[in-house]
Amino acid sequence: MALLLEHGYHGLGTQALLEAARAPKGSFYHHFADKEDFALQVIDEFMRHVHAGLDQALGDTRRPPLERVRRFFEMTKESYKKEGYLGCLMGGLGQELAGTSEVFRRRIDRCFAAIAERTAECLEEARQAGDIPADSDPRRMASLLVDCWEGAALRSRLRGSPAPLTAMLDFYFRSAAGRSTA
Amino acid sequence: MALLLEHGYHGLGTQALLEAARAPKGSFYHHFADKEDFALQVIDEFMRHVHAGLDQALGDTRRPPLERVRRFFEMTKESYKKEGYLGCLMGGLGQELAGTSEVFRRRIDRCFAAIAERTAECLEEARQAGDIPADSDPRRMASLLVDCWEGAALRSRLRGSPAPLTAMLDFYFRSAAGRSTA
DNA sequence: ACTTGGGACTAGACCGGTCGGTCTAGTCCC
DNA sequence: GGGACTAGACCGACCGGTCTAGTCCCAAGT
Repeated sequence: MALLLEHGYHGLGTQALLEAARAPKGSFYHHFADKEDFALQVIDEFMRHVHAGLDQALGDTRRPPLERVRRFFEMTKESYKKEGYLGCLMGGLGQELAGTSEVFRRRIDRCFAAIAERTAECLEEARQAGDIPADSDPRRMASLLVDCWEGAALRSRLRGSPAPLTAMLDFYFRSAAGRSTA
Repeated sequence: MALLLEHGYHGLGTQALLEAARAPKGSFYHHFADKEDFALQVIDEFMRHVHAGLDQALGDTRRPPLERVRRFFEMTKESYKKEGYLGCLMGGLGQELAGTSEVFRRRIDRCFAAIAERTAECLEEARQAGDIPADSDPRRMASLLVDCWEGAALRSRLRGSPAPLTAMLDFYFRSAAGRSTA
């Protein structure tokens, strides 16, 4: 739900949520145990979207692996644009809730790890193909990419512009192709 | 105030705040117009600290400019450690409030821009000294560094570990020295 | 030197509103 | 007739913020 991204967890009241969904409270608490459960399920659905995007971008084996990785992030950038540059839901909830909720902290970290893991597989392909240095560490490179992406997404949100995302990807892929991170 | 970083803006209630400060409500609303004003002043104080850190790290002209930049971030990493890896206050508030408050959105973006600007000056020195390619764009490089740092800080917070910060800095400085971002 | 007036600040009772969540009644459909 | 679901009144707690009363301290007035 975009409301969660826009207002944040604490900033989104049940009333506003219900009004936007045009649903009464009874329905909400029939489907969700509580507000936390709701947010957790939103995260689940978000991650299903992300994995679908990864399938689409990374699974296109006609392209070279490095290009597939970049394409995933370019697609994500495109979806940010559609939402009006609100950044990433995981980044938003992660920052807001990591300090108070172990449940969210762990969950969101696992989400990032999952994205990085799939990216790492593709990077390993690139390494074997010789598109990145042989002594690169794909896991490390992938984690780094996801982390930096999140930072660029925050800045993109603050500025209402895709520029930080583009700059970050340009730098990363130019550097990755030429240097190792072992 | 660390409470703001830990709980977030909406997550930090006036009551909890007052108890922690051992101050009655009257005092609080004597010193601050409202909760927003309080947070804004916390940001101001935070930025004074940051600028002091920049003075200390970047002003040490005995070291080469690139090393000074890295030192600033290493120092920041050290302060994150002392706080128990809660990441960056600007990143936290930025993510939480950018969607609903133009005031905070603009303010926080300006803070990042200020840090990047001072970093850029030092990077320009590095460029002139030949420590980074002559066709590098220091402004772009600095903004990128700050953005990626914020992403690594979020991940560091989620994992309770400095590893993402270190990995990011290693990658950045290795790449910056060898390639251009013009 | 003592009084006294007033701003800075402390102190917390109090306010309406909204929060997340529960409950009961009713509807729909198999 | 009985579960799945809708519907919204209702709940106590807590929210951010106001208000009045009182304390402290220092400067001006005599």
